[in-house]
Amino acid sequence: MAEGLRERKKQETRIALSWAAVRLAVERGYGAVRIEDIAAEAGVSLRTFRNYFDSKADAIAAREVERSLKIAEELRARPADEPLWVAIRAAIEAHFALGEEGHGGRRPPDEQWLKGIRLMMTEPALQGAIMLAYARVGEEMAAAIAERTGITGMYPRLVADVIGAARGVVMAEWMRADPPRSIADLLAEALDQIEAGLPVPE
Amino acid sequence: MAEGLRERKKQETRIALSWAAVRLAVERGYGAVRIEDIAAEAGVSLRTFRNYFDSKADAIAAREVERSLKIAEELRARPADEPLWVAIRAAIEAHFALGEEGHGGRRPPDEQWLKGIRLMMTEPALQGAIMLAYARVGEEMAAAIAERTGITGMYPRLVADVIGAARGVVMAEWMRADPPRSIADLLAEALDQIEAGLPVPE
DNA sequence: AGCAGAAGTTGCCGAAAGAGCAAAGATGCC
DNA sequence: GGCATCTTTGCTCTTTCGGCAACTTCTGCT
Repeated sequence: MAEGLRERKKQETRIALSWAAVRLAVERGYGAVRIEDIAAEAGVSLRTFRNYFDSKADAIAAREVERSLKIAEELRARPADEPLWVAIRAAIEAHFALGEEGHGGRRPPDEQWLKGIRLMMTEPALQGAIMLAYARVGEEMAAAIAERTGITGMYPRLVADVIGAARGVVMAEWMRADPPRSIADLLAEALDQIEAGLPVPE
Repeated sequence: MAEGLRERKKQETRIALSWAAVRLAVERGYGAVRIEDIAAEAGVSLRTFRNYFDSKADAIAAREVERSLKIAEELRARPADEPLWVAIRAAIEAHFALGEEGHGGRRPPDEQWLKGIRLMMTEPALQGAIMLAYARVGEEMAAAIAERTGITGMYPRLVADVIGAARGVVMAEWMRADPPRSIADLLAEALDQIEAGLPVPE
């Protein structure tokens, strides 16, 4: 508790704002939410919202980043003698495993909710912000990989971003797949292909 | 000439706007350019700018997309019996080969220019738009790969996005590398590693 | 040609976003 | 308790953003 109450409150406000942004956007639709509403929902002034986030999209994306940063954290927590790719798989799987539950404000696993999320995700402004956010996550991942392997140059970044690409493709497939498939499944498939060098399948 | 003059003019305006946006942003700095200035520079009204692009960032990103879409085009143009990865390498290399020259409004290969580009690229809003744009390129690439290989499912998308990741890492490295390295070099290295399944280098 | 309709451009307007500034309210430290 | 510091907030101004309707220009058809 380095900074005590002050820092704590800031984090709370930040999370409250981000969470409010997500909830309202899912419920009413992205475009129908004014940042004023979000601020009100979180119990702060409009101006304060702006002190925390540059835009509505930022606020929504922030949740996702913080969640995803856990992957890098998890990777760092893995035993140092574990082979890189084993550690990576474990870290990612751990991330998605807790997916349904936890991670801050518990989400209603509603059908309605998922529908709202999908609709929300079609918003270009939001997609952009999310990608930006993931880029930051990629940096963190690259750093973790560099630390673990002691390798410099493009390699860590390349691995991090390729994993990011896999994550993205898996999420997209998961949202689309009609006979639903488990994320773990899709993820394993994608990582297998990547580790095999993405040869053209028969 | 299916649509003739009208369509042609539209493309011209679009390019003029996009080009003006890039040039002004590089010269004056992203934040110091108003979309009004861009419209004026391209000889249309502010309102018309908005008919073409949703934002300043969009206009700038558009140039890059159109340029990058050529990769997918090039990939489609490759002989059908060429192995996928050979074709991919060729397509990407062709893209970067013409880099210095051509591609519409010729760019001054200035030192000044590069510096402006780099500064411009630090703008988050722009980065977001560019990533979004590249996502569209990824769709096109995935489609091309799917056509070529006849494969459905995640594979085409995965390959497309992994290549996209590689492109991104290479560009970043290229902009940063102090003893400058050729793009072709970096690219070959990255693709080699990917095709090898990204094993931890010795 | 000539004409009807589609498409593109533009100005105007109101709503909202985005950023600077200084006053007011908390919190941390002594 | 009391001062220094950081946050929050209200105010204001500029810019963005999107809808609407008038006006112009192109296309297709007769």
